[in-house]
Amino acid sequence: MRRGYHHGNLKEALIEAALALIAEKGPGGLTFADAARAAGVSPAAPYRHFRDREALLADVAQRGFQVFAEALGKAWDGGRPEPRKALDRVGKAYLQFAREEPAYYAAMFESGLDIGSAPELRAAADTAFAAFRTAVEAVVATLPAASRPPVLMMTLHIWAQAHGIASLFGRADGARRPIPMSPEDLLEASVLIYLRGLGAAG
Amino acid sequence: MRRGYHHGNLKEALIEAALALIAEKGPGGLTFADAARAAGVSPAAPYRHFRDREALLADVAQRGFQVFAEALGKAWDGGRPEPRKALDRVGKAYLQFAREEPAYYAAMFESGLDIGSAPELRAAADTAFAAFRTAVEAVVATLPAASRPPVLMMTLHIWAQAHGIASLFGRADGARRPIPMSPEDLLEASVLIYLRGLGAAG
DNA sequence: TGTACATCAGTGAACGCGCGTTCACTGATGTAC
DNA sequence: TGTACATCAGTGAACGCGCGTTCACTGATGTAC
Repeated sequence: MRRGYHHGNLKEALIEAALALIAEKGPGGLTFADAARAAGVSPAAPYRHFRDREALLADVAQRGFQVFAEALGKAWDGGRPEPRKALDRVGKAYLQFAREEPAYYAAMFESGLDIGSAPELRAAADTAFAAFRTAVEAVVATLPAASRPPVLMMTLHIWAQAHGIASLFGRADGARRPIPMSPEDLLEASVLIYLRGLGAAG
Repeated sequence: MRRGYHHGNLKEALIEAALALIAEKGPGGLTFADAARAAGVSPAAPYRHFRDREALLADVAQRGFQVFAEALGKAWDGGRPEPRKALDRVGKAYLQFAREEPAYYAAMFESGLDIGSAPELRAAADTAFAAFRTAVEAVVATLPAASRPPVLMMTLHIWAQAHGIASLFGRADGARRPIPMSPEDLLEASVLIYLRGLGAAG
């Protein structure tokens, strides 16, 4: 990787290092010095790429939202074969992301980062939200016209449900509350009941 | 407060100080030295009462669960005048607690604390959960016999929904996502739809 | 009621450590001609 | 194609700081008699 005096790709390497450190010790455990050390570089080097620790964290979070949005979009797959089945996949993708990318997830949702501090960060978060909203919108269209809820409200409901389940029961660390079912099943059942409450058949 | 050489009530004072510090800087920002300073005491003094920073944090969390359980129980008020109305109050109490006691809430759910590390901590958490479960149980009993869900599942659903809404939209800090409705209304609508999905009238 | 003594709860000084940050510097890279 | 030079990206040493932790200590409190 390292090619001589210049690292060549230090910014990337620092983000990678930050991810590993967050996964290990939480967002609070991320230090500039640690990231530099993990990247095999002097403690002053990161300043060439990030203003401070928070800027590094924001970059990680932004990248997380991008990966997240992509995962949700891929799971949605244009709503095939039918919106409700695809929405289930989106829910599973949400939980999977929280479980398999705990560092991204923590940077995005649990780092205390002000989402509005950087425009690119906000844009990335908005894109992820939009992916979710697209899915919900298509599902709403399958509901009886009389009982269609506002798309925004339903999006927030399902997002909050997925986030709540992921936070409380879907993490790998000690903060997880043990329950006698999988987070995936829990979320799927919840969405099923919710949709029935909106007049969905089945 | 302070009476002479001995503080008189240092343990309490340290917990109070910890709450203020967590509210200000998050659970990660809590330091032993800071708490001692805020309590007006030498940096070595806390060691008489807590093994380390984590023990202090666990104490705060435990106390938080007690206050939380009490707030939920009070909101429930035996299910008067009818379970579903009382459940709405419980939901509101949940969100109110998260908003008005962010330090407790953070210590309980966002500090990375292993809930199973101390038996008293787990017991306190279980008591809070039981308060929630009691409410859900009574509401389930009002549902048509044919469509009664498992009480545990429904408890987890509503808890996760409340937690998700509180985490994403109900906090006072910069991490909050702005939405064009109150968290309370969002939660109430969600529970309403969910119950309708379970065959509830109305 | 008074006194001796054990125990308790806090002091304050000290230490090693790692972090954030700065600085003048230097090796590598790219570009103008 | 070669050379001079500007720019860039990293070095390494240094600093001040606050934290966690230990230690012998001491003032206050409680209790036995």
